[in-house]
Amino acid sequence: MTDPLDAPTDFTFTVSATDGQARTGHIAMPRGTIRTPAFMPVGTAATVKAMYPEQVRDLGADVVLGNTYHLMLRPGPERMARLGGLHRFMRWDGPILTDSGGFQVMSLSALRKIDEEGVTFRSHIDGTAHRMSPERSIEIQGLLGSDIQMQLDECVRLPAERAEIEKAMRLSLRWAERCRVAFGEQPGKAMFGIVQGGDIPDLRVESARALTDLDLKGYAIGGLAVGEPQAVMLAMIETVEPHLPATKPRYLMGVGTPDDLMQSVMRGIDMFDCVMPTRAGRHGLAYTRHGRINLRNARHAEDTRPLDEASACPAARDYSRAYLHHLVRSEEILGMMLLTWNNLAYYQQLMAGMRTAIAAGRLVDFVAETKDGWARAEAAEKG
RNA sequence: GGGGGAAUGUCCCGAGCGGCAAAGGGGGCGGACUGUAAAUCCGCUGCGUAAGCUUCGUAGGUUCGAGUCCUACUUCCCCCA
Repeated sequence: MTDPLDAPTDFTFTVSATDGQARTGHIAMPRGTIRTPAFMPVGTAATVKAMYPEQVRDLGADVVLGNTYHLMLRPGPERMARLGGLHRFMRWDGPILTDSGGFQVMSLSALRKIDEEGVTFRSHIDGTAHRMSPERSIEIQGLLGSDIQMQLDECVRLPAERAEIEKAMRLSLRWAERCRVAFGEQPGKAMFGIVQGGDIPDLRVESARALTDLDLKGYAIGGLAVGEPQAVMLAMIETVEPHLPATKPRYLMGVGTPDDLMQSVMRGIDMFDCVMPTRAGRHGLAYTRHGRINLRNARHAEDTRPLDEASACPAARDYSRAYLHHLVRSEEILGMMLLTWNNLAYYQQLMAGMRTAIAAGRLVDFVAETKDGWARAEAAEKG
């Protein structure tokens, strides 16, 4: 993509246009350029499930996410390093962002213990115990060859008591400092901090300010979309946004639905990752210009229309809903592949649309038009 | 010709000591999925809003009470001739 001779040697974020709180621009780094706002497909176990790497790239994804916890267990970071790193391993030469394992601190709660030093996980694969400190997390991400590394944090599922949220937020802050030291100076790469604080505004502000003082290359907002209503999530973004430096990328972790993405971009978010398009696709749900379409439903059994006749994605344009319905019902692998492909295509199309709209100063209109498209299709379906 | 076994909820398979509207599956119908342990999870699936009503091949019988026990019949399967 980028001519090696012209490739930047460092990590730079450039905002080229703003529209309200929203911004568009790009992150330039040696492995490639990430156009923002960006959606990063999730490739937990060194694969964006049911997709070829080339497909992911062709859809317009500039960066994918890999997962420290999963790759640490299998194939293992040292082996990955011997094999030449994650990029080569999975045949993805663009930037890779790795999650630190922080999310698993929450999602594997039955299998872990947390203390000041770090986290003790029990492998979901074979039950063996694994220790991960902030330093080890950064070390593993380095062995994987990650371009954007995340600090180890503690993510709390909501609703939760203030005391628990506060404790996790403070611990995450201390871990952020340790991760920063462990990461050191790595031109061309970045380590992001993660704002915590649950649904409590003053804790969010405290977290954002303290992280800003660490002068990191990017800032994530974590611990959202973990059980709270969308309105609460959006309120937290609005709370945090003014306290994050405008010159650094802002990454909303683990979000979200197409509407979440639009609402969050309008509030100043530059990067997202989410399992939604891939997982929902594997489970028979398509995200389209015409809204959500559950291909398992009987009403598609003889519907010869494609998901979206105007899409550039073959999965959306060339296959009938009747066929997709059949594949999903038959649990055929191709059904998962096509729906994942469609969903990722739609997500990337949505991001591209927002980038263009921001540059043109008409993001609000774009969002309204998009939602109108969903509503019209829904009305037609009922009428 | 002789002997043995089986028929279950109106899609299928299938459990079912005399108290059963009847376990489980599959299938079907719908829902969920947000830094991916999970190609996973959750509802509903005789009629009725309900009291209740009608179900276990058919017809009788025993019993307070029968899907369960007895008799006959029908159909299917297996073994021996």
